[in-house]
Amino acid sequence: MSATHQELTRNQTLVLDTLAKADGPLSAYTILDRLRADGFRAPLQVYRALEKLLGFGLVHRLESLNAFVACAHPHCHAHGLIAFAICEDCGQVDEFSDEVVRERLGAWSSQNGFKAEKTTVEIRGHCASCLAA
Amino acid sequence: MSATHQELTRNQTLVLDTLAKADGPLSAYTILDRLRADGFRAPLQVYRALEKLLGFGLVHRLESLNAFVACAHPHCHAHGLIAFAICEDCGQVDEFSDEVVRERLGAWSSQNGFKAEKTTVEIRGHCASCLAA
DNA sequence: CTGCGCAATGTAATATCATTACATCCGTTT
DNA sequence: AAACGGATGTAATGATATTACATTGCGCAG
Ligand SMILES: [Zn+2]
Ligand SMILES: [Zn+2]
Ligand SMILES: [Zn+2]
Ligand SMILES: [Zn+2]
Repeated sequence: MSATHQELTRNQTLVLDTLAKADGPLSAYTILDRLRADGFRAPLQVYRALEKLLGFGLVHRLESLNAFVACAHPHCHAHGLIAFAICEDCGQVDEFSDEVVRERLGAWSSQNGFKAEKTTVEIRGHCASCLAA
Repeated sequence: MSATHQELTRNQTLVLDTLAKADGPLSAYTILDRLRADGFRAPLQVYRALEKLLGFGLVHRLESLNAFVACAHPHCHAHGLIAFAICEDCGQVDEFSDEVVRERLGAWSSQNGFKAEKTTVEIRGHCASCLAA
């Protein structure tokens, strides 16, 4: 159950490449459509690949969008807490970490006897480029 | 467009009461089922009421659950940033605010020219009670 | 080599969550 | 009364995700 991953399977590679090439988050069904030419036929093929990729930390799920993005920093394994800034106009997603936020939420958990498994931080709004336009 | 609200309509009252009586988050369709006896027949009746209640700040949406909860502090209008700790075992939700987290995410937004509209902070894990058991 | 176990895959069906489109009702304004 | 707007009722559809079961391919024990 380490954070490292061995070789990806064909389906996992196809899904990851699709996300990496995309210029924003994709829904599972959009991924499916883009992989029809590669033989994908059913949602489960996408969801199974995503499940593994999420486990490897190569892909993130955006809960407020029901969509997925390739990790922007796939080399820094085990980033503790990840935050996303999502532009509602252009769809661009900025992935960042904030140690203070992580520490504060950790402190709340400790004080309340809560054992955190996964933390979601998503900011919806408008990016600098879109505000300029 | 103020945060205050006038009288709630019948449907809004029914939906809010259902959420307030529940011991955890409810999906829109669960709310619908619980209101069949009151004449609810279609999802839209629930979604329309939720839309207003969300606007009034009387209800929150949990993005990672696709579910809704009554606000735990309905009297303090305009709470800036709200975080949720969600127990995956018992479903209990703890709603809290952290000024430091709000300030740090605000700082990131300022530095990156991002205009935040809505921020989601959700911690999934196990509550103290469930850990004890 | 053969048969076994296991992970990945293929396929269909179904469950769950959310919105669009259009008709109707009802209180307020003119 | 007629016009208007907000709330509601109803049906249909779209979008997201999971369950169930069959099949394939590969490493390895016998
Ligand atoms: Zn990442
Ligand atoms: Zn943008
Ligand atoms: Zn609240
Ligand atoms: Zn619990």
